[in-house]
Amino acid sequence: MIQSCCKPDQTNSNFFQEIVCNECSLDPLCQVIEYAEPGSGVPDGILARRRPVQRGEMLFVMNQPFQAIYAVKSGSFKAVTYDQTGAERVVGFFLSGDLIGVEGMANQTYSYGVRALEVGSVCCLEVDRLAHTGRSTEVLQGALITMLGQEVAMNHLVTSSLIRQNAEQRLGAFILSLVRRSAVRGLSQRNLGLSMSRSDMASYLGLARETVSRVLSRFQNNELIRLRKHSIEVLDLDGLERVSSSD
Amino acid sequence: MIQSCCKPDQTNSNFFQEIVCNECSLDPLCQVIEYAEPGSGVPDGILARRRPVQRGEMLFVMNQPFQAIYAVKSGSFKAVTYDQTGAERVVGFFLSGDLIGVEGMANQTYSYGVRALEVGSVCCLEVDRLAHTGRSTEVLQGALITMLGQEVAMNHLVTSSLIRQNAEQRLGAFILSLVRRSAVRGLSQRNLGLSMSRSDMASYLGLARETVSRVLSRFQNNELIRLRKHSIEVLDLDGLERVSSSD
DNA sequence: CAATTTCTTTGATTTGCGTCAATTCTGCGT
DNA sequence: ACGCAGAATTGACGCAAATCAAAGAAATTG
Repeated sequence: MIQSCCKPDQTNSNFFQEIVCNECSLDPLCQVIEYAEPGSGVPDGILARRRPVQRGEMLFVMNQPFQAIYAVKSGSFKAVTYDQTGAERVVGFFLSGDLIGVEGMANQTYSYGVRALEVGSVCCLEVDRLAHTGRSTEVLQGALITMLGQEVAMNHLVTSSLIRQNAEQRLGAFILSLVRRSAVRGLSQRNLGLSMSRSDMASYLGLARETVSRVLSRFQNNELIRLRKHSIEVLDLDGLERVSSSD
Repeated sequence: MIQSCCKPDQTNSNFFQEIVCNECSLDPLCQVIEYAEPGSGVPDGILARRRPVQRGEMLFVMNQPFQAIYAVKSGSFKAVTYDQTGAERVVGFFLSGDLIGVEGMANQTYSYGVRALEVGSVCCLEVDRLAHTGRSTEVLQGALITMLGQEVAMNHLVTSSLIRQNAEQRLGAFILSLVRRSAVRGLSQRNLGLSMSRSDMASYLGLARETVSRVLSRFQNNELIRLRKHSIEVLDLDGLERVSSSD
C-alpha cells in the first residue's frame, strides 16, 4: 500500500503535470526529515513519495484516527463532511502542492474525508511514527505551527468573504483563487483544470448547481472565460477581478 | 501597562463572572510555563495575569506584528477585519476562557484586530520572549499545535454551515454556540450575555441588521428566547436546535 | 454500440432577505 | 430631567437566487 521512501530524483517521472518537490507545501517538512540528520535516512515507510491514487479513492474518511499528512503531487482532491441527512458537503479542494490533513494531527482525528477527483499521486508522511523514532521534532513542530497558522488566517478570509458575496462574486473569487494557486505552483494560469463537478463547486460555494451553471455561462458570454469539457480558459483576469470584488 | 506575573489565587477576584484558570484555554500553556521547571518562575512580564481592558479598547490591530497571545478572563471581544471600502467586518467573538491571537504567532502578524465589547480582563503571554529565555518549548509547541488544529477544524464546521444556512438557522446556531461555549466554561446556559450589537451579529453572520432584529423577534414570539437589554434568556433549547438544523 | 445513469444547461416560478424608510427605544452628556 | 445620537424595531417593496421542471450532453455499463 505505502511505498518505501526514495529520493525524488531517483523516480522517473512519467506523470502528467507532476509538481516538483521544491514547489510543494510538504517540502519544508521533507527537508527537515531528510536533512536534519543527513545520511541517516528516514525509517522505511514513514515518508512515502508518489503513492498513486485512483479517481474516487478516499485518502481517509471523516473521523478516522489520524495517521499521516499528505502532499498532492498530481491530481486533485475534495474534502467532504456530511450534514444530518447524510448528504455530502464539500468543504475544500486540494490541488498540486497542497498539504492535506495537517490539522488532523492536532486532534488525532480527521475532521473531514478526502476523495480523489481524478487519478493522481501523493506523498504521505506518518508524522506520529516519525516522532517515535526519537528524532528531534522541534523544527518539524515549528513548520507545522506556521502552516496551521496560515490555514487559520486564510480560512478567516475565505469565510468572511464567501458569506457576504453574491453568486458572481463567489464564483469569480473561486476561479481567481484557482489561478493564484496555479501561479504559486508554477502551473498555467490561463488553462485551469476543473476536475470537480458543478455540484461540487456549488456545494463548496454554498450555491445551487443551477446557479453555478448560469453564472459560468454568463461569464462565458461576457468573454471572461471559455468553458471547456473539464477545464476553463481564463480570458480576462481583470474582468474577473472586477466582478469578484464587492463594494 | 502589563502587570507582573502572579499566582491566580493570590489575586482577590472582585471581577464579575471571571473565569477560573482551570477552565481557561490558556491554562495548558500556563501549566507548561509554570510547571515545566517548577520553582524557577517565569521572567517578569512574559506572562501577565488579569490585565484589565476598557470597553472599546483594541488588544491589537490588524497586521500589527505578533506580540502575545491572550486569554479572556472576563468580558468579551470581537475580531474585525476591513473590506475594501474600509467598513468593519466582524469575523469572530471571544468569550471568557477563549484564546486570542494564537494563529498570529504563525505568520508573526495578526490577521485581524481585536476590540473589547465591554470592560474585562485578559491574561497575556508573550510567547516569543518566552522562547528566547532558552526554556524548552517542545511541550508548548505541542499545545499550540493542538489548539491551532482545533481552531481549523472548528472553522471548517462554522464556514460550511454558515454559508448554506438561512437567517433563522444562522441565528439559531449562533445562539446555540454561545450556549455551548458557556456550558464548557461552567457559566449559565440559560442567561446569555449579549455584549455585541445587532450590527456586530449581523456582520459576523453575513446578514442585514434588520434581518437579525426580525429573526430574534420571531424567536421571541415563538417562545424560543426572551430578549433582554443586553442579554437573552434561552427558553427552548430543543426548539432552537430544531430551527438551526437544516434538512 | 445501445441503454442507462449522471451531469449540465436553460427556462419558469417562488421566496427569503436586502434595501429603503419611518418610528421607537436606549444610553449618554449637559 | 432634557435633548441628542446611535441602536433597534417594524413595515413595504424589489431582486437575486432557490426551487421546480424538462431537455440535452456526457459518462458508465453490459
